[in-house]
Amino acid sequence: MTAPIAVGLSAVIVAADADGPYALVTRHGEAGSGLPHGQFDPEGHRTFELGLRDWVQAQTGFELGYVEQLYTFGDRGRELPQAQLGDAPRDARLISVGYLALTPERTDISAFDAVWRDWYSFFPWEDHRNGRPDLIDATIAPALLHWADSGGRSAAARLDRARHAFALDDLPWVEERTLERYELLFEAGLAPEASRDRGKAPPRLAGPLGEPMISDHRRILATAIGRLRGKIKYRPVVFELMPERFTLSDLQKVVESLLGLPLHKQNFRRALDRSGLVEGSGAFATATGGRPAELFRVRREALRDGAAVGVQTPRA
Amino acid sequence: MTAPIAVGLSAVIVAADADGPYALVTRHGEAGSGLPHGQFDPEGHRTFELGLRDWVQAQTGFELGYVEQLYTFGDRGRELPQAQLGDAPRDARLISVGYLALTPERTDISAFDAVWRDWYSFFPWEDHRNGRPDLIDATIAPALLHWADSGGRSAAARLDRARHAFALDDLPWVEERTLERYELLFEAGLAPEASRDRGKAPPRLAGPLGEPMISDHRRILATAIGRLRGKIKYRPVVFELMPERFTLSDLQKVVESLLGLPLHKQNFRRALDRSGLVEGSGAFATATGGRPAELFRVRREALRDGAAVGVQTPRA
DNA sequence: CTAGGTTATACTCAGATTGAGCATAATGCG
DNA sequence: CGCATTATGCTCAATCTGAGTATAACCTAG
Repeated sequence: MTAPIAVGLSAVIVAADADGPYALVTRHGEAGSGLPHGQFDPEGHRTFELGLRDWVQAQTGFELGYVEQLYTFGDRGRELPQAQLGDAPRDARLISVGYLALTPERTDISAFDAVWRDWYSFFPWEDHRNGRPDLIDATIAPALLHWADSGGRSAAARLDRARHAFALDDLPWVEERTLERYELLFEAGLAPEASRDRGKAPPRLAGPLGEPMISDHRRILATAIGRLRGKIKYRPVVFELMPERFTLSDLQKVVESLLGLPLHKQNFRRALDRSGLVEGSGAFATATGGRPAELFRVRREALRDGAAVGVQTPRA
Repeated sequence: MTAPIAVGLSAVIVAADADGPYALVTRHGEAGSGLPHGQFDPEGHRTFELGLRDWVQAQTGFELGYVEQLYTFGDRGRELPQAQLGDAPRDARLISVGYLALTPERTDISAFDAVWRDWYSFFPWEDHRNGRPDLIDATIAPALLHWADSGGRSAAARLDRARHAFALDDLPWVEERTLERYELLFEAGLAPEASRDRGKAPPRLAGPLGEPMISDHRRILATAIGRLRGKIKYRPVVFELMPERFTLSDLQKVVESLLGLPLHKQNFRRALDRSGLVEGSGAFATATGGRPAELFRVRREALRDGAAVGVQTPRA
């Protein structure tokens, strides 16, 4: 028989509002933040998803709604340090199944050892709502170019990857490529996790490139962000993040938070109108500043019908 | 320590040409067909993908090119019968990681115990290239309606799922919902696998609903088809299935094979033109019937650039 | 060596959708 | 009341789509 295998389940639990997108993260002392995670118990759990719901409930008091599987990671050398994983045997190979969960409210989880964190703390280069972050051209690009240069035979390929991933030389910024960008930084040794996992010295940069996480959790989070950014365009998943009633501005803010991009307001609402995904409720929000906004609600019927639909995202 | 876990890797290896879409399947005596699969060896393989490539090579002589992870299945009760899985302990819980692989030619694999099979043999209701298959309205719909009827409290929900999945009552046919449809048939006990896995009598129908496969392999295949059908629209993956040079008709036929839908010829080529994904080569195909067609090739540069691009699929 | 079948490719045209603005409507605040 | 502020309405050109019609280039039969 081969070496034992342990299966870990990790969840990226997402909430979003006008202020930003949040992920539920746990604290692990000075090891840093992590995602809620636990071991899959083959005896206790009939399916992964049931297992996941069970211990997220136990660990964070959280009742999961929308859940989808993200990816299964099995690379040797990027696993959780053994000490972290309960009763798995020392020599076990750990594979982890990542899940994405969406929830409409940042439920209070103060009784548990988890907090809601703006996900851009972990990926500051991903937030373009107020324009392209300086970080990219000031810090990331030079470091990547240096890495490419030292690539010998693969220098050209490295350069090309960097240019496309980070939209250098006026290439277009493709927001879904979150994972690609993180992996590139990892490979280039610019993510603290890389040096940690490989036992090298941390990179010497002006500042750290986003807060690191334990194990490969930042990679799972990057996968989640990329997946979600892609998915809202062709499936009506944003609404899993919205409360019962919301203004169109609220919705736009949430979408902008997820994409990390500013959108064109009038066109956004026109597209939404046409999609038939929402309907006005007649009630109005007590204004925060100007004219009161109508409160909308999702047309649940519309979600089931028809071809794949999502919200359009007309860039500003 | 909990029960041991074994990880199986299964591959849906796809090829397609003007005649249809093919998957590489292995024979398992009277148990039926299956997908190439093997056990993940945590000691020998650094990553799943490397493991997969390794034993696909050994089992079918096949060198995989494009590979992507599909989904990880871990439901108890739908696994491979233990006998099938080499040296995993008897009491092990089996989880299987499904992969999709694309290849431009139906390489000869006659030396091995695997054959290329039209994937619609396993999902006859999915092929709408020559109109909606009679099977749906003649056999599937009545059976599903009967199942819905006997659903007690959930009758309405069942009916609704059936209507949307199989485009009853003039609802639109959404080709990507391959998995949803298969799961529905499974749940309704109309797939032979369901009765087998649950130890019930096979369903009484005019004919079998597609050829069954061992274990949960037909589910994995359905996942692959659905994924591929969605993906060709927003990523240029079809070209992984094309030879170096091809006519636009060839390309259209391949896309139609994958989608199981007829497309509008003139608009298909216009969209392709605009996409910039292909370029003419000046050479012409020796005609099969009428006017010779120009041979095109992929513009590799175009694949890397820009936002997500795929081929448009204007329905005929 | 021409008529007709067959497939490829070009072109048209109305209707719908998009990108980008300008204009107007309700609020609250000084 | 005048102004800042946010919401919502409307316009307009450019482009894209859906659905054809028209023409071109080959083959085969007679």
